[in-house]
Amino acid sequence: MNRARILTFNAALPVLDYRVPEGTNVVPGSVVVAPLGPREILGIVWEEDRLPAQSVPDAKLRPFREVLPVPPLRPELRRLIEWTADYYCAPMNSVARMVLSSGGAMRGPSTTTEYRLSGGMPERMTPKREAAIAALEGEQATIRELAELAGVSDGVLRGLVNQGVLEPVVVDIDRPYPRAHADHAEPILSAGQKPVADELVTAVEAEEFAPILLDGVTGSGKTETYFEPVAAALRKDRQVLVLLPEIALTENFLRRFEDRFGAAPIVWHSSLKSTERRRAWRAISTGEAQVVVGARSALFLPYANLGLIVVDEAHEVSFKQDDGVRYNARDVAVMRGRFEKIPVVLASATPALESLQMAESGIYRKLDLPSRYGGAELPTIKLINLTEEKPDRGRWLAPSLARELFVRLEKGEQSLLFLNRRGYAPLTLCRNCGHRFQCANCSAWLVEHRFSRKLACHHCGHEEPPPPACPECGEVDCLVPCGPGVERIADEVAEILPGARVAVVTSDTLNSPEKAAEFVAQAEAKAIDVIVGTQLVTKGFHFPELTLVGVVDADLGLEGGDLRAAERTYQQVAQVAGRAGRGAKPGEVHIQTRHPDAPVIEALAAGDRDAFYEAETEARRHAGAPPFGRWAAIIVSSEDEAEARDAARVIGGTQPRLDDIMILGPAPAPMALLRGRFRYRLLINARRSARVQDAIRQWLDPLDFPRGVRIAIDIDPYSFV
DNA sequence: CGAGACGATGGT
DNA sequence: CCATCGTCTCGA
Repeated sequence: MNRARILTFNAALPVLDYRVPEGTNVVPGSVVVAPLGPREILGIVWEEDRLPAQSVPDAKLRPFREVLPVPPLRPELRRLIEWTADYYCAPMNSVARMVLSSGGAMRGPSTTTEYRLSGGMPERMTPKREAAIAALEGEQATIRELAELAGVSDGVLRGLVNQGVLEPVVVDIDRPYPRAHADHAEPILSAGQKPVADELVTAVEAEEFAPILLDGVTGSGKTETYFEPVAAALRKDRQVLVLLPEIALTENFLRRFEDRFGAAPIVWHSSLKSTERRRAWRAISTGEAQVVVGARSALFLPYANLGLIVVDEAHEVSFKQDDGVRYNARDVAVMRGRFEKIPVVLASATPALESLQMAESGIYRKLDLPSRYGGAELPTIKLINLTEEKPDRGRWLAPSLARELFVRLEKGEQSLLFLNRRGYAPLTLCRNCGHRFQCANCSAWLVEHRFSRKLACHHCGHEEPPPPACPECGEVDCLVPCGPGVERIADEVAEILPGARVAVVTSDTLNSPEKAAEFVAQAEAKAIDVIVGTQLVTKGFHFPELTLVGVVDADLGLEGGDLRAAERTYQQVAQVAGRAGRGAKPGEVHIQTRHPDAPVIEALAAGDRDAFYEAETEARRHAGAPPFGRWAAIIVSSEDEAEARDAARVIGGTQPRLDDIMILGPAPAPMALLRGRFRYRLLINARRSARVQDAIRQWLDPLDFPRGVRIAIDIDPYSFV
């Protein structure tokens, strides 16, 4: 009798054995549909000896229904799934699920029907219909997605279909993508770029695992340089994956890619429409897709023939996933490269200390792009000591920074103010009784957003209108904003520079590729004088007329218990500083700080990268922090406070005593309440050689918890909330 | 995970 | 007496 061991996609399900139906051919990696009780589930056939045996008698086995007509997952990808699950202490099902993230991408017909407005009007107009028609202008998607978009039920839309207001469009899932051509446009590389590009091309041609750190200062032309190995992969007809941290902001990247290769790459991110997703997934799995540009989730797609992975802005914290499987896409990318036997390029102007250390110890090769492209110079940096030069009351910009802004405006040049805080004010309180507005679901203050007239929680998404009176004491018109957010800085700029055109750039205002494109177009057309933005503006923008960057609060990132705080501050400020003076005119950066002699700030002021990395390396070595030691966190949460506390105590009480692993806690997590769940945390600090994951598994596996308790394990955590 | 079974609760 | 809801169990 022919058995098949099947890995399902539901974390709570064990490995299941099925009978292979007569006349069916399966291999490890085949995607199958199998009956489970009264329903059907998807699963992947796995090597029997790589999954725990379940000893179910032959007689009990049911045959699975069918093998889906998609290429079986390749062994390289199966090994990656196993490695990821093992390293991050995550269920293999959850990892495998990311591979088939397209839902039913592999099922169903090769065409779907989408709908769009025909321009006609219904016989009878109702408020719902009117709203739907207004909301769906220019959209084309399935009924279900349109209903979601318009905020109406699909019944309303079906009515409109019957009236001919929405017309059907048949979409071919398997229609080909435009082809990219390696030699579409000849690149013009500088003397600094050429040898680096050549080395990268050689690495692609070698078809060997090769982790490479591409270390280039901001504006040195990293993108053009790594386009050459991309071209080399195209010539060999192999696929390329480019991982970007912020997929909403790829406008600039896509344009440059199309200029170079004559066609846009395939974009992959979490908010693709179902048809786009299916189309991309299929093209990727058959090998038709040439170049995929995506957020971290693109890493687990079933590429047929991968030849190169590039992780751009590889230092970015957003490559670390913070829920579900808590993997770091930068590190998993390197592992994927190892299994696929291909080069992996980590590109950054401010590499993570971990990556630099890997280069230092000879595990990664390091390639440098030391100078800016086209002879542009790095900006000069000045510190503003806020303890000496105080902004006026209710203001946040020092007079000297305000003066600089004024000078740029007079000269018709652009300025950028960076503050990593969305909204108007991070805290609102009642002048009368001191009541502070806190989120009901999280241990966080509600942030006032003036443009959208809301108090919002940045952790759970809860929003409420600002009340006319204090809910505590009933006093009216008594709410005072405390501290600055970008919106407040924008107001201040408008006050000190009447007539200046100010743009606020945050994830609230730039939440779609269209809006991002519009902003870039306006900035390039010089329709904006001052940009006020969060960390979004530190990434990738290239505005030649931008000559002044002001860092409103360089100390912000240093607060809180984040063990990488100094590094992150350095990276953010260095990256935002890199936006200045990218054209012919030199740039200037003014950094406001209350700690001018903190080592990070001093290194930034001196423009001395090496000094910063050396000091930080020593600090990390001393603290046993990565890359010299390892951290892990166990987060226990429940909607019931006592239940969470008890579970955390049980874990704390059974902790192993090991001489290379130190366990701290349990203690209430810094965000003791998040999305309605009470959270306790244990922190684990271990020597680099310690088998932390094994220790955690042996520790937690025998324990049993009430059903409401969730245990999350975070290996190499970034966020310490 | 998700369907179905079972048992407790509550309103008429 | 039945409808509704929450909790538990099972699946190969």
